[in-house]
Amino acid sequence: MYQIKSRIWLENENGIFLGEGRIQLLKAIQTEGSLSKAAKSLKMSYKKAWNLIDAINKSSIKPIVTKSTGGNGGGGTLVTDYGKLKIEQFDILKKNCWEFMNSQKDLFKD
Amino acid sequence: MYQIKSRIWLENENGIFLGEGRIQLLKAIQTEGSLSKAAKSLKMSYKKAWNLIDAINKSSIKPIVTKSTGGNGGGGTLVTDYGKLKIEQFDILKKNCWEFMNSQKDLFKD
DNA sequence: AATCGTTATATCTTTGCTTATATAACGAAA
DNA sequence: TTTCGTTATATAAGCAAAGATATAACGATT
Repeated sequence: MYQIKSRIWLENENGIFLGEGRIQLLKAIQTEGSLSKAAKSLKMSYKKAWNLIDAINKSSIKPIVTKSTGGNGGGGTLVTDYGKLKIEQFDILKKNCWEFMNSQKDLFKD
Repeated sequence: MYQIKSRIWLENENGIFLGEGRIQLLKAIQTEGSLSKAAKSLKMSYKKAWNLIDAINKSSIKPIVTKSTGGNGGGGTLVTDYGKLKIEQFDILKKNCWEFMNSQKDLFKD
């Protein structure tokens, strides 16, 4: 028997907005408080993480993260309320999608 | 407003079975009658096409294509009835999936 | 002023994927 | 037996994505 797998993401005219990798990175930023620590926790290069966040910002209507540089502790990156909302919405979509895929699996019973 | 995009595929314990690219290749084989012509029509290298078909065969329970080599015309590749069934099933899954994704788009209206 | 860890950015290297190329085996038909 | 276009396979070349490395700018705290 075959298993149905899927990958979902959001786009607009400015390119890809959110995907599963980006959501994972945003969640890591929420727990770590900085982009560099988040990248490290995911064993991702800082450059890749920075590029992802940059792409998110460029395709988003409203800010997803606020970044501060300098100061005691060096600064950090925080997820905005709008960003948190998008994370929640994406999680709901993913859950709904998983349930839908599960309902389709008997399509391939033969 | 964001657009929901997705990519679906089928797996079993032997690896990936069918995805959108493999379905496209199988359809090209149906119309062309050979793997090399199908690859050419999709502007895909023969090796890549061969690797895809090899992976399909290795993960499938029953043969998806029958290949003959030599003979007048050099041989060719044909999609089996089982393969045709899988193509139809995948198309139905894709259509259902598209409708489902469409039903989810107002999740991100804010 | 000095310190600190962060964001931001450029450049170089590397690695893995993809294509390109070449060659052998095949077997029905002429 | 020769010819043909295919499948099958190995190897080399090319290229684009990713990683590694280095460095500057920042600004609150001490």
